[in-house]
Amino acid sequence: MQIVRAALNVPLMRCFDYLLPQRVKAQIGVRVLVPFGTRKLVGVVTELPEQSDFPLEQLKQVIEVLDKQSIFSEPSWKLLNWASNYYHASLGEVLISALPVKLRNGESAVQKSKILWKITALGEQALLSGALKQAKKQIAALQALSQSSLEKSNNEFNSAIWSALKEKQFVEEIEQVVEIKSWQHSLGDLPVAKAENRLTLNKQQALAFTQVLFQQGFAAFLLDGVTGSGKTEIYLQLIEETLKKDKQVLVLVPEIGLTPQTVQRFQSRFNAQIDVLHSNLNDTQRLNVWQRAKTGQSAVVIGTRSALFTQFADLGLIILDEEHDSSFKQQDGWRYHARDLAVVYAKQLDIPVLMGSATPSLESLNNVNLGKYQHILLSKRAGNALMVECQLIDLKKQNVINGLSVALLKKIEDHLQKGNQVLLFLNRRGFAPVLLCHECGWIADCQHCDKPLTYHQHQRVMRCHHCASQRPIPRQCAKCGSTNLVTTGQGTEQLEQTLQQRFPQYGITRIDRDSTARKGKLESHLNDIQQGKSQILIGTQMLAKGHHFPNVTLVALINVDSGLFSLDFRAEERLAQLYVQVAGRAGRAEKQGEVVLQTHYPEHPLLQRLLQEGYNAFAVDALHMRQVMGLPPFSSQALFKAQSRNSIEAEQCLQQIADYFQQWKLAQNQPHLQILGAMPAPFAKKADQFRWQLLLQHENRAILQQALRDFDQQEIEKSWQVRLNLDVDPQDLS
DNA sequence: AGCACGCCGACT
DNA sequence: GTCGGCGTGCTC
Repeated sequence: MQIVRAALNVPLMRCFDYLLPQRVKAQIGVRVLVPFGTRKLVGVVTELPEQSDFPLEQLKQVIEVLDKQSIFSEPSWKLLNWASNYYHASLGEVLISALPVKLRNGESAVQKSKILWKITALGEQALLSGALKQAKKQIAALQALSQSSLEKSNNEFNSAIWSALKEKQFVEEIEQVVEIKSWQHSLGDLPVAKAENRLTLNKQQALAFTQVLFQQGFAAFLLDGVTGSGKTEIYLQLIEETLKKDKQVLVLVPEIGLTPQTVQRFQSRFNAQIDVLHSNLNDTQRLNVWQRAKTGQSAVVIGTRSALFTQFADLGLIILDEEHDSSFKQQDGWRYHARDLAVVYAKQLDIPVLMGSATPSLESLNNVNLGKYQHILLSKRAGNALMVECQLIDLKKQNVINGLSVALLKKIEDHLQKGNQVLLFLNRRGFAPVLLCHECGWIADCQHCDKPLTYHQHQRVMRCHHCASQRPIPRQCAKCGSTNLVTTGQGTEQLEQTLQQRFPQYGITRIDRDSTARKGKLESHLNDIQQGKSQILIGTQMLAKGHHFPNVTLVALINVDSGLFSLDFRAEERLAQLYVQVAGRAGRAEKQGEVVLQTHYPEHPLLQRLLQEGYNAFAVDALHMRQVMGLPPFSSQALFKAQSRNSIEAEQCLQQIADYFQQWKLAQNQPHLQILGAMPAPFAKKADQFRWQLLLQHENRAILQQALRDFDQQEIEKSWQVRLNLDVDPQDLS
């Protein structure tokens, strides 16, 4: 009897053994359907062991073997195994979550046929005779079909339209056998790229291009180039060269970066087949992209972090744009960093990986210093944009009206009078972050999170920004009954109101999660700005990335102090990145741009360095600070988090883990292992759950990993009523 | 993580 | 009497 060891999507750090029925074969990497307790689960075969640790007579039988061969490529299989080990996530969770949803649920991984909608003769008649005059969408769908048949799972028309048309027998479903044609075959005689769209590279770009082009085998490149230095053109030309070598390309972008404009730019450049893993694809479409990449039908796949787990027939290059972006770190489930995994993957594949950013992460700059990444610097702007002027406004020495200094108001007025637009950043939505009693100091806070509720004036509600709860605005203090309730601090709503009163003659557009909640609102707001309907733009971080506003000449960061004095040691780095990003928004055309930062601490050395000498000089200082403090990237961290409705349970659970590591530290003679906690998380209570955490830190990544691996053997937590998880290389400590 | 089992309170 | 609340323990 053959035994198979299967990894299952359960949060248990072990695999489960099953018997294979007679005359049934299975290989490593195939999916199997197995009984598990009372349910049936899809698992992945990880081993074909000679014998089991479990009593043979108690082994259950595999219900079905779902694949003939491994559905993972060799390099991808190695990557996922490595990742499970490094992030201390169950192998089953890692392997299964790497698959498209349909494959997780046991559907066939082989592309056999697809269902198409086809117009019937009756449908053609209806189109001609105008029988459908009031049903505009149905006519549009029929018209589309009269050109060519459409896939059943398409996004253009919804299923209600199709079923209506099918009802009238104007359309029918036909099954089409899919023939697997490589992207090279589909291309025919066309060149991979359209030469007419190619831009000429300047000297720096050309140097960068050739450096990557002539790389044989693995290398990690950090393409460090200011906004507008033409990184994308380098990507495009390198993709072209890779395709010419008959290799596929993977492009990873941050969540916010997958805009129609970006996709458009890639698609209009190449004749070769490009697949985009959009967030709005359905499960069938995702599976299709997965199959197309695996079978070599697509030449390029563009997607966000999870696109890293797409299977490729023959991958030749990985590009990761905006490598500093925090959306590359998965924040729930198994918490991987797509950038770090991309490098491991490229090493496994022995291919180059190119990471681009105008504001590289300190981690990556450190890897450059260590010689792990090759640094490619693009210092010249490709266009003719002018340099921006930067200025700090000291809030201590100013008259401040609702968060806006007189000096800033004056500047806003100047720029508006010249017919330009101004852009104001404030990372806090709502009207005011706190509502308090003027008599006794009582604060209206969330019952579930113990944090102040944000006052939303427009929607007339108090809302918690950490959980979903909201409450009516209190009229009276809950403690002393006084009606003298006042707000403190400013949010974007208040900023909008203040500016409206001050500059009634100008249009204002506010862009934050509240004003763009409804679908299409963001686009219509952006449109208003482009067309010059509003001159004053107010936004949270949402507005910082990706959007181009050529008429904006003044950009102001309303309050940068939270970035300077945060418990989170990465806050300064994020502030610097935000600053560079927004500075790139000012004066992109021929107009001189100006950037203003309001702060109570204009003398802050990192701020000074950033403004006077730029991001890279800031990064040198910031890295030095991290080194002195022994913080990442000069140490490795792992964060245990415990959540429970019972605060004491959560604390005791983590304390027990802390004790384990204390003993480990002594036993292994590792005095440099730092054990910080158990301590309450920065959000000690969130959505009725008490949160505690325990931070481990060691200057040597391998030793920290060893400690964690030894801990895995323990399985301490089973006696506790807590949700425990581990975040290796946490991006934020909250 | 699910899911069943099991032991208590409040309903037709 | 039983329906259902969620504490406990197991899954090859």
